[in-house]
Amino acid sequence: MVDLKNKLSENGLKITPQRLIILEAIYSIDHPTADDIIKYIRKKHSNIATGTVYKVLEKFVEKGLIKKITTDKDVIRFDGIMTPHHHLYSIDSDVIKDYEDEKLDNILKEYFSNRELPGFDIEEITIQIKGRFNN
Amino acid sequence: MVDLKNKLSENGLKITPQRLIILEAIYSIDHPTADDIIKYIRKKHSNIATGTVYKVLEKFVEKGLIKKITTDKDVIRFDGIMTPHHHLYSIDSDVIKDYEDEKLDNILKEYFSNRELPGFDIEEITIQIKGRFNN
DNA sequence: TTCTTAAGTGAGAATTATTCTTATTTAGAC
DNA sequence: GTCTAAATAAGAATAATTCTCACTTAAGAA
Repeated sequence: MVDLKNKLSENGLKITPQRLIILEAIYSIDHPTADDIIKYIRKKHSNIATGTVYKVLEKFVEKGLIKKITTDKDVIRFDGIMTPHHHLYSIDSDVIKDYEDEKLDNILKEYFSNRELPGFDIEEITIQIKGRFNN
Repeated sequence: MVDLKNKLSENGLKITPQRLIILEAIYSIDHPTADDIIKYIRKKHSNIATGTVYKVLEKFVEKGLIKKITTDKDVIRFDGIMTPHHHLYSIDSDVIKDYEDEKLDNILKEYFSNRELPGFDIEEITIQIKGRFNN
């Protein structure tokens, strides 16, 4: 259990009930959309303004507490896991699964350390693996 | 200059002026949004209904003429280049640049040929490289 | 503790991107 | 040229996100 209050103050953010429950939602739901978070909170009997959720999420991204996940749908999803990892995307559905692979990360790191991209400073490399879940 | 009419009929699509000019727009604009395409067409004095553009783009994706590009904005972009390639994303702006790297593709191919992901059939692997353009 | 104030929030309107509906038009097979 | 399924236009509807502005609150200072 992460200390949510610490998480906020560490990053110079005021502690508010709204921020705490939004953080809680992010850690409870897998790659949530803003709307998933709003529903999570309302289910808990607390109300919250949609604008607040969007603004808080934006601030969290800015402060590095969470990341946006890119999808080819027109909804933005968020990810509370900040350790390096990649994503598996289902072609048939909206499911996104985390994919951690240290070995792969090392291969990429090695590859790009010997290969400058002219006119571009690399900050982060993530892999999108599209396919089908076949449980 | 690609033969746009052929491109359509090859894929079993009826040839219409709307589809031709949308294709032309895709090949003329770098990673356009639907709106970019609409503006391109209107600038050419032809009018077109927005719904038509969206529907045609969807059909093109379905038939494999173009791809959707994932961004962390809430707009969808399209890409007419179907040969395998990756993308450089600017952190500060909306600029997206193509990145082709056959050597990298081979490394990935090799790596994933020896590594089954349990419960997942890989269709396509793309890399997103985020950073800053420093021309 | 109380005061102060910048920062945060609520409520709902506004905007933007996308999808849907229905009537009309058209490409292409015959 | 006819016919029909497919495509398009126009604009309404929906969905996601942003904006505005008045009110509230967290947290540092007194």
